[in-house]
Amino acid sequence: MTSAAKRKPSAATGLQHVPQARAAKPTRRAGRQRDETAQRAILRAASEVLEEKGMAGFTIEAVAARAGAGKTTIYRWWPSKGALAMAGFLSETAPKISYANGRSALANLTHQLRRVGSVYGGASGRVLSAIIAEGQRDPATITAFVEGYAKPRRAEAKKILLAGIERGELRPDIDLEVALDALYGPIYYRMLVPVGPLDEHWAEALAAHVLNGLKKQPTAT
Amino acid sequence: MTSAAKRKPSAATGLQHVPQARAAKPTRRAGRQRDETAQRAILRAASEVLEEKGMAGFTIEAVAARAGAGKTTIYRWWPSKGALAMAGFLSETAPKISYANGRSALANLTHQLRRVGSVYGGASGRVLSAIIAEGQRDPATITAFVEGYAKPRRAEAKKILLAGIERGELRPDIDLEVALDALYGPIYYRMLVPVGPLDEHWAEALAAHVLNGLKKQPTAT
Amino acid sequence: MTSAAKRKPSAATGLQHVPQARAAKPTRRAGRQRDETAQRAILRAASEVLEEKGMAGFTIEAVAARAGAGKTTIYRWWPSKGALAMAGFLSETAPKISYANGRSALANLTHQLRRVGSVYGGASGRVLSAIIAEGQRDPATITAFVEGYAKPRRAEAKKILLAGIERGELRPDIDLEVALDALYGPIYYRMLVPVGPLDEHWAEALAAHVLNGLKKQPTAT
Amino acid sequence: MTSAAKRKPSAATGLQHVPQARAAKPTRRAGRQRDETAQRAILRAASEVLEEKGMAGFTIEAVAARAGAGKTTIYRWWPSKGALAMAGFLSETAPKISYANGRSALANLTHQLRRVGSVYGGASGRVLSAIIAEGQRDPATITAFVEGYAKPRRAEAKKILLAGIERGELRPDIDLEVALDALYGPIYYRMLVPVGPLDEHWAEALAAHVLNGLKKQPTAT
DNA sequence: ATGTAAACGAGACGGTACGTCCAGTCTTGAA
DNA sequence: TTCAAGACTGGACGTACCGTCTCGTTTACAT
Repeated sequence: MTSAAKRKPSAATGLQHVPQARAAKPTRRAGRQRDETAQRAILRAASEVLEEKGMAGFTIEAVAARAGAGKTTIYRWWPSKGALAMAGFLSETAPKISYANGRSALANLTHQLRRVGSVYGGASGRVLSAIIAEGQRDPATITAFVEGYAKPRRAEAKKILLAGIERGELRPDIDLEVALDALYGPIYYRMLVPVGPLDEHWAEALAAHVLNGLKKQPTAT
Repeated sequence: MTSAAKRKPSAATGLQHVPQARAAKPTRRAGRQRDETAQRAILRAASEVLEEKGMAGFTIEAVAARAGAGKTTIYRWWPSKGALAMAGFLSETAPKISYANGRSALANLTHQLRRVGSVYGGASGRVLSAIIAEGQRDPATITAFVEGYAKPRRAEAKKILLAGIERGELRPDIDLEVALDALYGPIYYRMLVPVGPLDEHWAEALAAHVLNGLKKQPTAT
Repeated sequence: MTSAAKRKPSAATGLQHVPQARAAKPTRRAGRQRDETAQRAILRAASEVLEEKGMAGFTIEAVAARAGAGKTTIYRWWPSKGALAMAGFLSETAPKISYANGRSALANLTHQLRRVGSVYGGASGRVLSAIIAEGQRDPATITAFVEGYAKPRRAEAKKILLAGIERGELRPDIDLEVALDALYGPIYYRMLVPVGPLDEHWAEALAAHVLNGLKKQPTAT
Repeated sequence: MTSAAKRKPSAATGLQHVPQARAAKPTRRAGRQRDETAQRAILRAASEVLEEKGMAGFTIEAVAARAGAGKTTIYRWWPSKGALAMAGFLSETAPKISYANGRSALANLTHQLRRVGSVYGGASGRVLSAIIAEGQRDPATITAFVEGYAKPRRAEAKKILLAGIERGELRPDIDLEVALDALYGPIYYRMLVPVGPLDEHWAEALAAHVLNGLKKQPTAT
C-alpha cells in the first residue's frame, strides 16, 4: 500500500469543511463512514482553544484532548495546525461575521466597517490573528485563509462598491482592489499591531477618512 | 545563584541594541567585557536565518549555530525569540528603510509609500512578517515592535502630515492616527495576507486613493 | 453488544487452526458462512510476513494487507498477535518438521536432532524465535506454544527415549524431562542467542556429547 | 551542523556502561560534562521497570518517567530500547550473578549450574528473557547481549572446562563450545519456554545428566 | 604578577509537542 | 452472520527545540 495522498478532501487548501454535495446516491464507499460528531467536536475544540489559550497554547494535542479525539483523527482530515485553525474558524467563528445590506453603499460600507472593527477587536480577532500568524510559517495556512475566507469576502465587498459606483455614489475611476485594501487593510493592521484601539469608534473614523477619497463629490467640510 | 535578574539591558522591551552611552568611566565592572563581535554575529545571523528560512526555520539553535555562538550567549542578552528577531531587524534591516524629505507633503507621502511598499514586498517584509507573527504568541515581542519601531516611525510620518496641514495641502480636520492607519495599514495587510502583489505600482495607487480623501480640494475628476 | 465472548474457537490457547470437523449437517447456523479461503490466506500471510520481515514487521495490519483481509476478520478468529503467529506457524511451518522413526533409539535421536537443528537454523527458526519472543510479553502466546507445540513434541520424543531404555540402549535411571531439556534446549538456545552456528554439523556434535551421558555403556574413547 | 553520528559511546553494541578508563588527563572535551547521576538513575529505572512490568511495560517513556529524566537523555546515550535494557541489566543485575571457584571442576560446574538455574528462574531471568526477546526484533540488541554478556561468560566457563580436562576429570576430546551449549542451553530454554520449573533441583539433575557424558569415567551406576 | 569576576563556546539536561505507526474497537454496505 | 474497508480512540515512538544548567577557557579589571 503506497498511494500517499489517500484522498484528503481539498488537499490544496485543507479546508474541506463543506461536504461537497455527496455525489448523488450510488458511489457510497465501503468502510465505516466519517464520524461527523467527532469532526464537529474537533472544530469546536479548535476554536475554543484558540480563543482561550491563543496561538501559543494551540497545539494539536490540546485540541485532541479537549475534543476527546485521537491525534490521528485530526491528522487524517487536516494536514496541519494552520488548516485546523482555519477550519475551526470557518465553522465556528466566521458565521458570526455577516454582511449587511442596507440602502446606500456609503452607509452600507460604514456600517460594515464598524461591525468588522468591533468583531475583529474581540475574541474572533484573536483567532484570526493566530491564523495569520501561523500562515507566516506555513504557506498552506495563509493560502487557505486567502482562498477560503479573504477572497470570498472581498468579492462580497466588491459588489457593494460596484453598486455604489452604479448609483453614482462613488467615483467611477476607483481601483476596486486598492479600495478594498484601503478600507479593510487598516483593520487587520490594528488587529495584528496594537498601535491603538480597534473598536467601532475608530472604525467609523476610518470609514469617514477613506470613503471621503472614494466619494463622487467629497465634502470639503 | 544570588541576584536573579542579572542586569539584562532594557528588560522591558528586550531591545538593547543601542549600547546606551556607557555611563562615563567609573562603574566599569570587573570581569571579561562583552564581546561586541559576538553580538554582531548573532544579530546578523538572526536576520539571515529569518530571511532565508523564514519563521519556521528561525530557531535559537539555528541562529547560534550560524553565528558560531553558544545558546547561552543569546539568552544572556535577549529574553526571547521575538526579542532576538526584533533586535536583528533593527540593527540589520531597519536602517535600510529610510525616510524621504522632499518638498510637498503629498509628494513626500506618495514617495514614502512607494518606497515602503517596495521594501516590505521583499526580504525585509519577510523579516517583519515573522516578527509580527511571533508577536501574536508573545506579547513582549509585539510590544517591542510597537514601541521600538512602529511608534517612532508613525511619529515621523505624523510630522509630514502636520506639515501638509500647515501648508494647506491637507484638510485640517483629519485625525492623524486614523490617517496613518489608512496610509500604512494596507501595506502591512498585503505583507501579511497575500491577496495581491505588494509593489511600487500598487503602493502608488494606494497613495492616490487614500490621499484623495485627505487633500484639501480633492479632484472630482 | 450482547455476548462479549462471541464464541472464539479455543479462546484459552487461541490455536483453533483445526476446523474441528464442522459438526455434520444440522447445526448449520444462519448468515454468511465462514470463508475458509480467507483463513488460509491470513495464515499464509502471517507466516510469510514473519519469515520475510521478522518480528519487527509482523503487525496485524501488515498481515491483513498481504492477505487482502480486514483486520476485523483476524481479530474475530485470533485473540492476539502471538496467537496469530502460532496459528500461522502450526499450519504452514510445523508440518515440515516431521519425526523420523528409524531402528535404534540412538540413531533415531541423532537423526532427529540433526534435522531439527537444520530446520530451526533456517526460516522456520525465525518464525519460531518470533513466537517465543512474543511469548515473553504475552503469556497467552507462550502458553499456546507450550501446549500446542512444545509438549506434544516432547511427548513424541519421550516415546523414543522410553523405547531406548526398554531396548537397553539408554540408562534406565535417566530423568526423561531433564534428558529432553538437555537434548533440545541447546538448539533453542542457539536459535535465540547466536553464540555460534546452528546447523547439522553442530547438532550432530551436540547429539554425540549429550547422548554419551545417557547411553548404557558410554565409550571412554 | 550535519555530522550524524555524534560520538555515541561504542555505537556498535550500545553498551557503553564502562567509562573506558578516561584517556589519561588531557582531552577533556568542552561543554557540560555527562551527568553520572542521571545515567545511574536511568539504568536503575530500566532494570526496575523490566523486572516489574516485563517487556510489555518497558517503554522508553516509562523508564524516563521513573528515572526523572528526559527521553532525549536516554536517546543521547543508548541507541535503542534493547541497548538500554542491556545496559540496565549489565549494571544492575549482572553483577549479582558471580562465578564460583571451588576445587574440582565437576563440583564447580554443578554448583555454577545450580546457581545460574536459581537466579535465572527469578526476577533476573525475566529481565534476561526480555532482552533476548527484544533481540529477536532488533539485531543490535542480540549482538550486544552476545558480545557483552554471553561470550565473556562462556569464556569464563570454558576455563573451568579446560581445567577439568587438564586435571583428568573431563574427557580430553570434548568440543568445548558444544559442551557449553549442552550445559547452559537448557537453562535458557526453560527460562524462555516454560515446559517445566527452573530451579536448583532441576539444575542439579541437568548437571548430573550432562556432565555424565563429559566425565572421563562415567559411572554406570 | 596575580587573583577574581564576568562572558564565552560547547553541550548535557528535563521537558513539550511534533507527526507517525499500530493496536484494538466499531460501523457500514455487500455477499 | 461474515467479510473488506476503513474511521475511531489511544499509547508509544523517535525527533526537534526549548530554556536552563554546568563545564573549562578567555579576557580584563583590581589588587
